[in-house]
Amino acid sequence: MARVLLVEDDPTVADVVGRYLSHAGFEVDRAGDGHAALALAAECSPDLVVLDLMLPGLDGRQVCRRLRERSAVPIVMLTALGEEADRVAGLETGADDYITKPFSPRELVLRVQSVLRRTLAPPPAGRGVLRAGSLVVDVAARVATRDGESLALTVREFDLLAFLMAHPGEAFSRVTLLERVWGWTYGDASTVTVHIRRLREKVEADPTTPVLLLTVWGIGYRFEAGVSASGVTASGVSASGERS
Amino acid sequence: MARVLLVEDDPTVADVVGRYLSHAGFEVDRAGDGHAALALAAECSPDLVVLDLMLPGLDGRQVCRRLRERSAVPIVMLTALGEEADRVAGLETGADDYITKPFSPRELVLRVQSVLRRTLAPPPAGRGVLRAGSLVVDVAARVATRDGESLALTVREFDLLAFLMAHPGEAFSRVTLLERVWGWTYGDASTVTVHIRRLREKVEADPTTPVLLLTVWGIGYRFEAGVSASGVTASGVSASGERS
DNA sequence: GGTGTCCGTTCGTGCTTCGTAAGAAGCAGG
DNA sequence: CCTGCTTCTTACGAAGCACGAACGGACACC
Repeated sequence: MARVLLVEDDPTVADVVGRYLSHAGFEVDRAGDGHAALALAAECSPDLVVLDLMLPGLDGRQVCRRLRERSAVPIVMLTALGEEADRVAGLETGADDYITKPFSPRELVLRVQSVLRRTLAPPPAGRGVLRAGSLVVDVAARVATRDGESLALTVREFDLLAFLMAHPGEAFSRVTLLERVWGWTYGDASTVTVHIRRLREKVEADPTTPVLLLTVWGIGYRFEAGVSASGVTASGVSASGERS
Repeated sequence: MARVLLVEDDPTVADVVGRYLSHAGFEVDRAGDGHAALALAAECSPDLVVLDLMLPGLDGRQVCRRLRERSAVPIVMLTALGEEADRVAGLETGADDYITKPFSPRELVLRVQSVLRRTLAPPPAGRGVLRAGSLVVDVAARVATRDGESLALTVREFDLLAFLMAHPGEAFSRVTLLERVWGWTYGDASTVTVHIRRLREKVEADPTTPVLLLTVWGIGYRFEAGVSASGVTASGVSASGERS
């Protein structure tokens, strides 16, 4: 599983936290001061760093900055006080989250997992808002609306739609979709066909003559890139402003 | 690099975020309220706007709408709470992404970069698009158009055309085409002949006197690399040898 | 335990596409 | 002009493909 570098000078705290993290399934490396932390980070390239702000020698903030100079590894900072000033300072130097002492080890583990989920999971694809005409898909919130009304899409339907909209105009074979949306490398491709059908039923104005989810004969499916992909094209907006 | 307009009334937040964005290589303009934002946007035409939803004077939502009326500039919205109402409102007014407070500045930078990547480099860019005169073939989308109108090509026809257009001017024997397009090492070469004919029917202006898919006698076929960019019509084509 | 939703599969239907065959037309050389 | 070869054209049967409808299992919620 993931590898965590724990930077903490107090042996007692380090011990407790280290045990908790190990128990949660992380591989834990430990460093007692800033220099050791930088050296270890360079050596084992951890997936996340838990960093005490108060350190002997190199200050935690400096360590944070130095780490940032050469990698984007997520950092969770341990601060002594819960003051806004400290928090801003911590975030400014590049921390992804912080937790104030005294803290429960359990909470720290939760934060670590949360940060990892945030930084590891999202990158591949899908964040932000996808649009096509009056169809709006919020990938993060998992909400799809058309003309302001929310659509009741199931999990698979949503993923399929989001994926296709994230690659507008590109044609994908059923097998490819099965692989990229379902995460399968085997399985029956007709599954995709059926889901496309169900999706059209909900998304298309006239499901029998689709204009968004198009069939590419002999290949698979493609999301309409055509008009008004991103941004608002002339036709729809006007209304309110109307000064002429 | 890209120019970002940051609209935020809280000076502390604006300061931190602004510094992060600068550090990430963006040129940052700042506005403290809605009116200033609109004025600045008109003046420096930013590549992206980071917009706080909660603003003194002109509300962020109104700013968003006003921006949208005159440009398609990407907008990342900062919302106070993860409230459903706020989100939906933001989405409906045309934001491209949103992020809820409290947020880590790093995450904001990532979002900004992600949105820019999405909106600045839209699909038909680096993707394989083949052109010859008014004939455009988008390999990824598997769409072929002539004079803007899409051509209904079948799988084989498309593959054949794409292959020939990818090697303009080069002549291929039927057997070679059978091998490279069909993936066959055996089989009847007349298959190719028929498909060329069908393709001409759809692609050539006058199928009886082809100008794109040319026959090379005794060899096979070749795609015309030639000129004829704009309206250079046939009239005098007369090929090379004008000897009677 | 019952109910409803979601999901993956299967089957039948109608249409599209493909490859081949066979005759007509075109080109080159003697 | 004739001959042999190549290319064009047309037509047709078979296979492939997309679609729609319906079924049974899995799961979560009540």
